Amino acid sequence: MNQELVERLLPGLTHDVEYYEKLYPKRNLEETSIVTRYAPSPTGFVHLGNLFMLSIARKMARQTKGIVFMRIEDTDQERLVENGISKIIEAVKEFGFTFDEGPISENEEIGNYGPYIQSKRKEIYQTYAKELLLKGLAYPDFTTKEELDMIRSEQEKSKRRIGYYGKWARSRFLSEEEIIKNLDEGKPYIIRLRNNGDFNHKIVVMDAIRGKLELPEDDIDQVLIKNDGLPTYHFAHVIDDHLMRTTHVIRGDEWLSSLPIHINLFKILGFEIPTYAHFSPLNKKDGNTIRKLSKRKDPELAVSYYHEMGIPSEALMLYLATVTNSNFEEWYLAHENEDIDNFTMSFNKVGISGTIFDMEKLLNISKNILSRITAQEMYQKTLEWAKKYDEAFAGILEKNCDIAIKTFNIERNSEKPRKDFAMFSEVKNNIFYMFNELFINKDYEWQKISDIEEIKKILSTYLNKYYDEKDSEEVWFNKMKEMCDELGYASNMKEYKQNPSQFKGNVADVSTVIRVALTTKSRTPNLYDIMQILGLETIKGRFNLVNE
RNA sequence: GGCCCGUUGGUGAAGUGGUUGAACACACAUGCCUUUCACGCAUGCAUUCAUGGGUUCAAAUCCCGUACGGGUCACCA
Repeated sequence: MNQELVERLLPGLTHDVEYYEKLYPKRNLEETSIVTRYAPSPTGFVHLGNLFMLSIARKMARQTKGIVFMRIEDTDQERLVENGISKIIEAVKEFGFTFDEGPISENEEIGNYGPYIQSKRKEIYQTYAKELLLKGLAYPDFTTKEELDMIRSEQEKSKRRIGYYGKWARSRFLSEEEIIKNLDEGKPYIIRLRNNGDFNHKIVVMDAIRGKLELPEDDIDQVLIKNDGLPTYHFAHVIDDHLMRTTHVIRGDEWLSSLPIHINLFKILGFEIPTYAHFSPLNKKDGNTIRKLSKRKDPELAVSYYHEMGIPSEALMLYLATVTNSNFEEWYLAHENEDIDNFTMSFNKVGISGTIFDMEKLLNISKNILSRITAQEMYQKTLEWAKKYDEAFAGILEKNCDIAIKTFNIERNSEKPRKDFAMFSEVKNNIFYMFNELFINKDYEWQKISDIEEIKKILSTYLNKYYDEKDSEEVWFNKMKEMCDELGYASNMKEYKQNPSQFKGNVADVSTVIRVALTTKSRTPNLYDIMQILGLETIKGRFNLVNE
């Protein structure tokens, strides 16, 4: 196509292809270094899949002394969300992710291969499109949406493969005169690839995760530049990842079927093809069916969900790592104190069948993590969470800092720490009884001894005759047994088991009465510790409440 | 419908033709320990790798068909 007409189609371009090739030279890195990217749309929404992809991207880059950058894919003007970029940066930072290159705020960026926002790269894409037009490898298309629909329905009727290709690609055959005429009439147009591919011809691609892939060659005249002058994803991906010198494209497997398009474009443009790594999506079991996690149906898809629930980000990262690399979990169990960065991840250990998201397992990982931190840290983190999501509780925690830390410390520093908490959002319900402000629930979980008169008798006997705040745990324990003997309960479990009918119950039943009276719950951490923290006055008060 | 990808217990999975009697972890069940719970310990939990055929002395592992699940066929990414 002649120069003049091309410039009419894509006006105002000041540089040529050579210019950009020189502007973005090959990166000066080791041969084996991986350059990869995180390429979200600026919707502000970060979902688990994104995080999943990002965690492996960063891991692979770090492991090979490479680069991981962020590129904003905003070629769809309809998807823009206000402050979408900062929202993404913030969300991702919560998990400790920062980038070597890319946007660092709504208007600033770092790195020498930018701009990293696609809408700001319009000229670059158009310059390459111009090159293709000049070579006759692209052409303008004036077909309207209605006409495209007609082509499609014709194809459906005659059971042909659907798409704009071969003889169906009518605008391919437009003469220069016809193009000029359309332009004069002011008809809107797009730029399409003049594709000489053959659908019946197979191409072979080595995917880093899936291995050998055999796919039909692309023969569709793909849209390169849309009516608004911006490129399609396909064109932008190829140009960007070439100019940004990406070595590895890590993405979800929903892209697998458009891989031939991308391979084709790389070849036509004469670019080196990067290594692709296609991940399976995170699924969910919904009744009997398995489906991809969905934004609308599954709140756990949004990473903000984990913040709200107070699931520590380390837990999520660990969970994702176990799901990502099949041999990670084993490694982690053997190297609990080591930095995760010491684990060597590899693409070929990544599973290819879709993973079912397992909340149960995530919570277990979380429990382990939270059981190993100090009471002080537990307090800080709970407070931090509460300040954001439960201000009233935050106030109580701050006011009762001492009680809270002591409570978190019960059976924590032992070799076998308690695993009571999986998320910060359940702390309040688990230990509310430690705070008088929260002790309004009188829904007592009485167990074997449920007769209220008997309960009252036990409580008053205990308080008047046996309980002394100053007792050591051992003495305290012995006194409990003494009381059992007095009231007709077995103080010795073995004796009780041999002859249960001789007693009204056993020491466990009696201590449960005290436990429930103090906490309303039958399951709590060590009772002695709880009583020490509550103090005599509170204990008296709680016993009185039972009497009312 | 075309094209592509996948299928090992309730879940994540190990496994790349022969020490696999199918690891390990989570979940579940039972027992022990224990004044509750939690922790811990012990034991159990796929006679079989979606299914049918084939290759082989030998197959979860290789080949073909079938079923089921997923993805994709836009001027969305």
